[in-house]
Amino acid sequence: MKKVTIKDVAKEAEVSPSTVSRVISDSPNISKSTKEKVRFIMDEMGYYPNAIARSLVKQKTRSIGLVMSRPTDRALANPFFSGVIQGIAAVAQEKNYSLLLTAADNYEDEYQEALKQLKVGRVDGLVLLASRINDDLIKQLLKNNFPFVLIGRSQEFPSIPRVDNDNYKAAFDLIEKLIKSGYKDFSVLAGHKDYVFTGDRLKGVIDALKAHSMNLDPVKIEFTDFTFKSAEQSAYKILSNHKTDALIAFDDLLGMAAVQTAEALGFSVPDQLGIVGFNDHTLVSYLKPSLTTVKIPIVDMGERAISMLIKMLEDSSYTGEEEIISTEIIERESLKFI
Amino acid sequence: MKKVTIKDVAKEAEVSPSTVSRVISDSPNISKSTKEKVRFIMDEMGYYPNAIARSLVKQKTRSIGLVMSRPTDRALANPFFSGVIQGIAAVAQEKNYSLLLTAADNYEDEYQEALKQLKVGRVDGLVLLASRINDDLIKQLLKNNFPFVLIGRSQEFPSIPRVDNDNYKAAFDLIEKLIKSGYKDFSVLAGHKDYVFTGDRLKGVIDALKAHSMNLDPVKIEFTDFTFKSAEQSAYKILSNHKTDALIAFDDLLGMAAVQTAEALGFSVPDQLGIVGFNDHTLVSYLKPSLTTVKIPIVDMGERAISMLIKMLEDSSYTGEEEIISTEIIERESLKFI
DNA sequence: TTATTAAATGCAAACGCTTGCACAAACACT
DNA sequence: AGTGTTTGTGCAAGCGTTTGCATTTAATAA
Repeated sequence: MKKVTIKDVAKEAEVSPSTVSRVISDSPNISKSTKEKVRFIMDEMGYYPNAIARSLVKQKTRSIGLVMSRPTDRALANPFFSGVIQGIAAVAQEKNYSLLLTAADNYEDEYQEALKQLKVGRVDGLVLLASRINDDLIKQLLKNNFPFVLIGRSQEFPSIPRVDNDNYKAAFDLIEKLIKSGYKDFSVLAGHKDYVFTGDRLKGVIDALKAHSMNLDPVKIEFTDFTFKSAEQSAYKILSNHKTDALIAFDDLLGMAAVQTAEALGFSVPDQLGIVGFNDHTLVSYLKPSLTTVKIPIVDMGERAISMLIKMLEDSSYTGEEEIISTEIIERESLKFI
Repeated sequence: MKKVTIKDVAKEAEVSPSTVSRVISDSPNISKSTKEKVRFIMDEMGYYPNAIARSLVKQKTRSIGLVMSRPTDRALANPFFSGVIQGIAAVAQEKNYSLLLTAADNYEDEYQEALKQLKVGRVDGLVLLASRINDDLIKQLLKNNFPFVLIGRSQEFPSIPRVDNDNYKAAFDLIEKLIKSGYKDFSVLAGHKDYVFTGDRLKGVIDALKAHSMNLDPVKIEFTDFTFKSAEQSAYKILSNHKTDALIAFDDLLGMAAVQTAEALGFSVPDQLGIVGFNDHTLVSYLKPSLTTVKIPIVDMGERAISMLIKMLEDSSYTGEEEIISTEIIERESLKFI
């Protein structure tokens, strides 16, 4: 089964390759009759234009690299990433772009890998699911003038093309609402310190408390990674040592761990202890008690990020912008507002 | 910032492009001194060989397409897919292959999309996460002699390159063990009918019962899709209408829904009703009660599938094989064996 | 009819690389 | 010194497209 090229089609249709090419792109200055003839032959021969060759001359690949700033295995285990990818994949498909997944064992390699995909011309641009502080990759990208959009926020480079939710405000508003509802003793089960959003949310919490002349006893903050085990331990530390009536977990998974730990310790949720998560992962919302949470439109963020990138790629006068997506508090069973 | 090509490097190093090319591939018949000189220049100029051009002449892209036989959004929502991708991504990275994600809204498009990636030469081969019955894509692939490996089983094409676990045996063994433990009234919360593994597991269950002169009342089987809602409804149907002491769910998510439904109906798990799932999704193992399950090494399956594919691509005498991976029953709290 | 313009097609270069083959230089052997 | 091998490089074709420009053919105008 020899591969059929544009030349084969041309020969068969008794036209030149250029003509076939123009038929493919539906050029207006090819006669209707020729188009029909060529199209017929293409079908008959089972011809598909070679994407690589086309990419070479067009200097565009129509594919986009996806970088997750953490080991892929762990990344994918988190529903957050699945959600983002969902959104990205949907739009990519619709706009006829391919998605190139980049994986690596550690941060450093990951960066290098991603950058390389761009340098070797395999992708036209990058979507960064970066959440870590101190992003060297961004620096590189900027320096090389490579198109990318970040999902999240970079500390060093505040205004770059990105889409994010306002974590500070989300946390701030949440606390205000909690205070209004009469909660007094707050504790937080935070994510990993290295993530930018952890810091942002924490600041939101603290500022909101300050605004009401309260403050968050630092020992009531526990940082943890996203494994269930360590989340349980952290929850245990908080709950067994401190009086608290509202526990804010910076991810639903952490919230879920907190609920279980709390119940194991004999707290009744939400009566004695309210627990609220972040993200609104589908699965977690079905637990008993179902989790009150700050919903972040993850899929939507993915969609917007890639849409922005594609726009940047296709319209050179557009250089991207900052899109902040709003969040929403969803009240379920694990914490009740008045 | 003009892109630097092999010619630029050649000129700068005062050698021919061929020489530079050979330096890149570390050809043995380039002198050490020349290599050093050229490498130095390459570094200095920030040269990266263009992957597209290379692909064009080599007729290889070193990238692999990933096809999930269901809408990407729903696919990604399921931990099973994340797991497989984890495995695939890890190996791909290690072996220096890129991963191309293919998405589409519906099955038909998905197939077309995937096939197209191959036909246009964007990928060298395909990994199919196909679980549905009656796979037209496979037929096409076979006909066109395209390299692929299937994760799962195809009814129409039993012996093709694939990796799978023996769902029939896993279910059969599970039931035997349950019978030995004294369970008598079985019910099953099955996945969607269209999936091959649903049928396989069901057959395993039924055959095992037959082997012990028992049979499964057909009304005690409920098919459901993988949304939590429909799983709950199905579990409700079973539990509120039939006497049962062991409920087998064909996925941990379904098992989790069953546990909740059972408890809501006043059954105590596992004392009055044992519930066992399939897959061993990490998250679900942490629930209370933790889920007894048939562990399927999902990540491992992904790894093997892509390894097989790469081997097929790189060694033309190797045409793939069938790898069956064994499963393991993991006893936790939701169902106790004697 | 001939000149003029518009419409349809072909030519050939280019995209950035690899590789078979030819060839020059350096070395080894009678 | 002459012949035969190595060893290291360069030449040029080719991978399958696209596209600016030239060219042919058809259509219109004079």
